[in-house]
Amino acid sequence: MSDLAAALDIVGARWALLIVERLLDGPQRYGDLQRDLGVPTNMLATRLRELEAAGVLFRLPLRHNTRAYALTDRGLALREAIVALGTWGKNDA
Amino acid sequence: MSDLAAALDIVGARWALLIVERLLDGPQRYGDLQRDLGVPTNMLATRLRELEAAGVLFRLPLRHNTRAYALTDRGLALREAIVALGTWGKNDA
DNA sequence: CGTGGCTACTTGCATTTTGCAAGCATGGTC
DNA sequence: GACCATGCTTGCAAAATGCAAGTAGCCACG
Repeated sequence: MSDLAAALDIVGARWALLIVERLLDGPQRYGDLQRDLGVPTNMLATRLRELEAAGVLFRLPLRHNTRAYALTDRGLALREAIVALGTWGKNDA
Repeated sequence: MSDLAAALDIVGARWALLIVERLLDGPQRYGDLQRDLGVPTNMLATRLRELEAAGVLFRLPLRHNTRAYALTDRGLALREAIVALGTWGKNDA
């Protein structure tokens, strides 16, 4: 399995990279991600579980029954790839 | 729609980036892609059609009833993003 | 203490995407 | 003109995704 295939195995699923991109701006709560991205709630829950299991992000407990999701170092390391893809997507001429 | 979402709309589908990565090494024929990637034949045909429509690659007629698939400039511009993702995927420690 | 509201999910089911296997078309070879 | 390689298409099963509704924990307020 190539390196690219290994990467896509983790962040290649739908919504995964968009979630990580959103978290590059700092920790976000579940509802924030849902509203900002327009992702279905069951998909969001699934992806957050998978990305946590893959060591890309972790749950950060806040007060009450709320928590935030934040990137690990491994998650932050995706910034370069995300920026590169975003730059490519910008030039759709 | 963010730039990243626009990019993923084109190359976010399963197998798409792997196909492009393979073509970074130069034009490839259908059967080569199929064997190298292990992608189901109907998916390969679908993706090649989509990527051609998106201006990422084009069909290059060879002799007989064979053709090759090659990247356009827009397709080649994905190299940076693919390398970045591959580098990330390599460090799965 | 109990009702109501907010947040973070889970669950059930329809729709879409993906995958497997088999078949078809075209062109060349002998 | 029988045979083979290449490049697909087609039919159907399995899996992923999406929508809508429901559940669970916590706290504020009366």
